[in-house]
Order: sequence, then C-alpha cells, then structure tokens
Amino acid sequence: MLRIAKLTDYATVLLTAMAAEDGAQSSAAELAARSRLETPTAAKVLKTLANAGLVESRRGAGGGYRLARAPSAITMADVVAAMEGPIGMTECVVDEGACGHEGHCGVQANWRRISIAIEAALRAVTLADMLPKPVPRRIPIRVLRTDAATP
Amino acid sequence: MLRIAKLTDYATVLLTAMAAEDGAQSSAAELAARSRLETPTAAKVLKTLANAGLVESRRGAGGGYRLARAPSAITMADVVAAMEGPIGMTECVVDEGACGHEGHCGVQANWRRISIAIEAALRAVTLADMLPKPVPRRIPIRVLRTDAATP
DNA sequence: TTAAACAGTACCATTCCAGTCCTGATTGAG
DNA sequence: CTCAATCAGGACTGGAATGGTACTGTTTAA
Repeated sequence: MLRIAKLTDYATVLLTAMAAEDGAQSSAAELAARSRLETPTAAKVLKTLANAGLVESRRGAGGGYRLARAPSAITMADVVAAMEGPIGMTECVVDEGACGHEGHCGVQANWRRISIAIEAALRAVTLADMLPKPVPRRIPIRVLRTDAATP
Repeated sequence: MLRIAKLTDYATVLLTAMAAEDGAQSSAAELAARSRLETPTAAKVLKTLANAGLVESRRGAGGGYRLARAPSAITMADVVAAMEGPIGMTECVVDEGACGHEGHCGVQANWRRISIAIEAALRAVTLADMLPKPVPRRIPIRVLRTDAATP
C-alpha cells in the first residue's frame, strides 16, 4: 500500500519528542518511555538516526541523544532516507543496472520523475511541521521536465 | 526505500504496452511477450487490473485484454491502488484503530496529510504520460491544511 | 466439440522486517 | 581508580509479505 516502514514511523515519533524538548538531551530509555515504544526498539532507531547525522549522541553516564539541527531543518525526506535508504519508487531509480529490463523499459524514466516529485513532497515537510497542531502549509511541487535537462 | 511493489511496476509496463496499441485487444501471452515478462506473472497482474476495472477482459477463444478507459484517464494513483490497495504511508491512515498508539500519537494527522499529497502526485501522472517520450508536464500539489476542514 | 483464453484459488520459496539480545567502548561521578 | 550508566555494533530469530508458479474451472469462438 505504498507505506513507510514501521521503524521510519517510530523515527518520526522519537524525533518529534526530541523536538518538543528544544535542544535538551535525553537517554534512549527516556525517549522510548515518552514515545511509548520499547526501549530496545527505540535504541535501534536512534542509532540509525545518529549514523545518518540527524541526531547527535553522547556516550557514557549522563549521555543521550538530541537533534543535530533545528526541527525546521530536518525534513521527512531526510528521515525516510536515513531509515530506508535513498528514496526511489522502483529498483532502477536507486540501483542502476539491477533490473535486467533496462534498455527496453519505457517507463523507467517516468518512474524516476515521479520519485523525484515524491521526494520533493517529503522534503517540503519538516519536523517542525510534524509537531502537534501543525502549521498550515502549502507545498508546491513540480515534476521535472526531463531527467537530464534539469535547470 | 519507499518503493512500489514489483508487480505494480509490471502493471505499468503492461498498461503502457496496451496503451500503445490504442484500443486493440491482446491476450495475456502476447502482452507478456511484448513486455518481456513471464506469462503467468503477466496473467496474474492483468487479472488484478481487471478486477479493479482498469482493463476489460474478454474470455474464450480470441479473448484478451484492453484498456477500460483512455490512457489519459488512468492515473498512477489508480494503478498503485489497484495493485496494492489504498495509498497510505502509515497503517493508521488506511486502517483506523489498528495501531494501538492512536490517541497519544502526535504525528498521525501529519502523515495523513503527507499521504494525501503523495496520492495527489500519483494522480497527476496518467498512463499517457508514462509512454516513452513523456509529455513535459508540471504537477502542482498541495498538502491539505487540515484533515477535516477540506474545502 | 474442441481449443483458446480468462478466472479463481492455492501453494511454496525466498526475502525482508521487526524486535530482541549480547558484548564492547566511552564517559561522568563518587 | 572504580563503577555504573549509556551508546555502538553486530547477531539472531520469528513472522509476515512478496513473487512466482501451478492447477482447476468457466467462457467463447470456430
């Protein structure tokens, strides 16, 4: 049904919990409790987010996680890419040469256009927008005219 | 990586093959050969598309499939929905009450907004656009302001 | 009557995902 | 200096979903 992975959803929940505390730092266990997730699961997600550079970690006693940037500077495209890898609706958008149908496939270029449009949609929504009581926003998006001739 | 199912991709390939022959009718085996897919796989996809009403089938000798509407009247949102069910980035967008975190989840409404925007992006691209040598198009999309207060 | 072709269902093998656990490295506090 | 808290990094497992395939039945034209 074209959905994000559960862990990606958890990531947004954890990130909004971190955004709500405005720069403070919390341990994985604290964030898990506040987000009502199991601690090991939350820890796994936070590690992934740290590797992607979306959150900063401090080890040792009194350590924890906090956002690496302002909530308005973290987009949903960042989160999805951090958890699931590069965004692409089809295999061939991400891994060129993995499909076997390339060369005689007429829809490849068009799926690439659509993927770019959807990534733009995700990039237009920031973590700040995901906080409860969302700010009304309009998100203009256009699909590129061609693959190569991008202005 | 936020991708459509392989069968959905096959569906677009088969549908473009049908669009290219402009109203004529072909058997599943013919379409499979033209699309370089295995016949049983193509047949499975075509059956699903027929159930969804995107293609019309005729049984018996000389039967086959053809598009149920003009290529410009079939959108990628139709195709994805036909193959994968209702479009929604998270469980709770599609199956309300299946998550257990509903009620205390602050991101639910926002994922719904994003899902609507992405569905709009898919609805803006038609089968006619997916044919080789795509028509240049711009696809304006906006995320709804709220869930309920939709004009 | 027969053969072509779709319809429906069931099945299996593989892959992927979610969740958990364990061990090691780092750091602050006593 | 020692200890406890905390993150880092794999490894592992159960279950679900995906994708292919096969089989049987039904419809239709010749």
